[in-house]
Amino acid sequence: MESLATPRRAGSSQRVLPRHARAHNLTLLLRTLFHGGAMSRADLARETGLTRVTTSDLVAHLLERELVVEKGVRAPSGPGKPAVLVDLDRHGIQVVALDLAGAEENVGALMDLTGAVLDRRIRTRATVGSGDDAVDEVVDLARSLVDVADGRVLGVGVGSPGIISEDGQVLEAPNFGWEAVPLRDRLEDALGVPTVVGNDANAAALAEHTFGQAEPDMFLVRVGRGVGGALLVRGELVVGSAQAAGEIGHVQVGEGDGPECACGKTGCLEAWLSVPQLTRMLEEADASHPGGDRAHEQVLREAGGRLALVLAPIVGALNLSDVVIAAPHELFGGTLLDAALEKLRSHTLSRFHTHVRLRVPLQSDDLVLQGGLVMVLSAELGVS
Amino acid sequence: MESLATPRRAGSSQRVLPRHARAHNLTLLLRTLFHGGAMSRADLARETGLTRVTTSDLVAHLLERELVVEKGVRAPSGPGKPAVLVDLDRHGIQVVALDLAGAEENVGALMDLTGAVLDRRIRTRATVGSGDDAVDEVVDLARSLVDVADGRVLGVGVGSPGIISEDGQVLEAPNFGWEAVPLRDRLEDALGVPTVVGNDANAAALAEHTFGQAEPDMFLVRVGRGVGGALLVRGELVVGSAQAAGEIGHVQVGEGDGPECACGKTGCLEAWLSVPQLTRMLEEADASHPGGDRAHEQVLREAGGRLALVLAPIVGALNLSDVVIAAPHELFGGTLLDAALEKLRSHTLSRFHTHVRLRVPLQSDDLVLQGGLVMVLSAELGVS
DNA sequence: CATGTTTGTAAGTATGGCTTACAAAGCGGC
DNA sequence: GCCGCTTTGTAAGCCATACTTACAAACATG
Repeated sequence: MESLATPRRAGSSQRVLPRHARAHNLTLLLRTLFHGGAMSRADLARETGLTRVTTSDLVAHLLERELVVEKGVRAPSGPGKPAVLVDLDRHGIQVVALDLAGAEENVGALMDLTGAVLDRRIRTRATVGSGDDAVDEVVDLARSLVDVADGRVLGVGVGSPGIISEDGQVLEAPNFGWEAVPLRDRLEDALGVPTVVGNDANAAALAEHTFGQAEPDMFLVRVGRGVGGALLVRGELVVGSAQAAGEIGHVQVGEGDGPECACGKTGCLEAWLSVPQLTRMLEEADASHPGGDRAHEQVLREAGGRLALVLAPIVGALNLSDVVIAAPHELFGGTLLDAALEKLRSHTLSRFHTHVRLRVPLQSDDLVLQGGLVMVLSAELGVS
Repeated sequence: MESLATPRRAGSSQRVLPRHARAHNLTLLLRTLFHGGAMSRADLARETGLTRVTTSDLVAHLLERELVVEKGVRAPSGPGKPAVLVDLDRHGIQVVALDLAGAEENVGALMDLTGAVLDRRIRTRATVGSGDDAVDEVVDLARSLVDVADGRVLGVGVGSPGIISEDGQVLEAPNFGWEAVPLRDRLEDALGVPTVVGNDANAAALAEHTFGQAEPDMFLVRVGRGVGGALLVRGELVVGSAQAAGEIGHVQVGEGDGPECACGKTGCLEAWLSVPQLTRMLEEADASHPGGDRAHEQVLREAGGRLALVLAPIVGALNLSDVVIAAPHELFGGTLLDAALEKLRSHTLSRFHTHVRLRVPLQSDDLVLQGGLVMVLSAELGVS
């Protein structure tokens, strides 16, 4: 199906024809429904500013494409002809989302437009397969989910670690041994379904933006084996000059003292914060001071402080009001968060930055999958 | 004149009518001419993808509005009817730009579209006038320049210190005693000319983007009495959650040790870097080690290092490839820059950030004025 | 039950870019 | 010199799209 959304390579200097305007207005309706829920054509007209006549025409188009369904009349509450509700086909349209960021397994899910997981499959990765085998594993996982769908599969959305170009090539993903792998094209060719591939942290940020309570300007820090991040400005991802925006794991903190990092430098944020590293330091503290919580707390406070040192200039430069830490809540949700927030506030304190929110979502396991969904919605429907 | 550019309050969820498409295509032509220089209607058609017929029609519209002029036929170089060149009226259309960021004076200029300064006026500010008197001084300066124009004045663009809302209110500018002053409306009402007001650092960044060699993603640090900044992502200003993006002067560096800052904290970037502060520290170093360059150098290296510590996370998070320091070249251009660049590179070094450019333009005096021009061009013509 | 209100659609209009066609003005080969 | 060829720019008519106007359907209320 022809995509309704803006073209993939959006040249900002592009002529606008009547059909583009129409496509824009169609996605406007979809967006309005997506956020506003089921409503009548007349409601849509009021919301969008289009006339009832035009709205009817556009809705007819969307009905024909089976993106939108009629949901019967609304219980009449006043005078006038009762309204017929229309809505996105929230359950009939489905999306396959993949999360390739797990330490040892690929996770896939079949989701509907609400983000509900209809089916979930976890595939342990074959040890040290070549890059090509790894691609095949991903394709197989996606295919099994596409096959099980009982609705229309709108697309496949993949959150992958590594640096990913705008056309869905994985430029670098060391843990897969991938280099310039055209993952999107491989999936599209194999499955015949529109596919989007994005960085896992970026996917998580999009998910938090669409399904969470994120502000339109937000920085998300993802902590797992490594430390990554993603940046949203006005609800849109910042990609950076080398598609590597958000990659703050190997920024040195402060003067660069601190633990050695796998990358060869010392005092990288990742060397302070990554889950393996942090766990190790906590174990050491517990071992050297058995029973005493002080050393344990101290490690967490130190890590939080280091995180804040890196975040402070970012928060200041972007005047952010929202920072999300997508990390294991049991490690990051308590002392570490408190210490980081305290230091972040004091470091950026001025009459401008009245309020910075820093939070660790209780549950961030499905963020990347939801991000895959959001990427597909955005690419295929212009909704997000 | 009705503006061709996108409306001031650009609701992203807005219906698109045929007339909007036309406005877009008109600005597309203007942009193409602005960057491509004089060319024929047929050239324009090829560049934009519009048909020759449509291009002719649009150009006729622009000629009627006197935004574009015919510049005679091009010397025929091959077969075919010789082309008639059209171009923006680069000298006939003029803009008044104001720079209110000077320590003791307001600077104004009458400029043409090329950025050439046709007339420049400097007004020393009356000492400690009330906020209202300060506005009157600004209005008078602008009026004197509008009056002297021999072409059409397209608009007035003002770069002012402080926090400025998108509708041109100066929310805060302590040194003028301004608080929520509707500077744009005051100027528009007094002069009857479309006016844009923006933060001075933002203006400088726009100027560097349009007239300099800036990448589309860029951070600009402005150092004078204070330290400010501005951020461009994909060529567009980031405004931030409280219109205060770029304001990194009062971010504490590292652990927050260091000189006391006027704001009450210690170790703010401004306390390390501002011109008065830096000059003072250099004088102290020179006094305590007369004739010895080492202490002098050390102060500069230290300041550069501190700057790099703040920039590193920003460069990493945004994957920037370009950072501009708009500051006195004699202070910042040598040792300080070298030290900062060295530290910035080592701190962000990874396989992603292959190349960060950090530079101090030799001449940054007129950046804010040029930024005023760019703001007007962007607001009135959609060009930048 | 008459009246008023709201929804949704039908018919015709206005806008804007497109296609097709052509005149104007130059070059080059004979 | 002249005939074809190329390129530019415009004229005439076409098509897509949103608009205005008008109206039927279906309900509530006095």
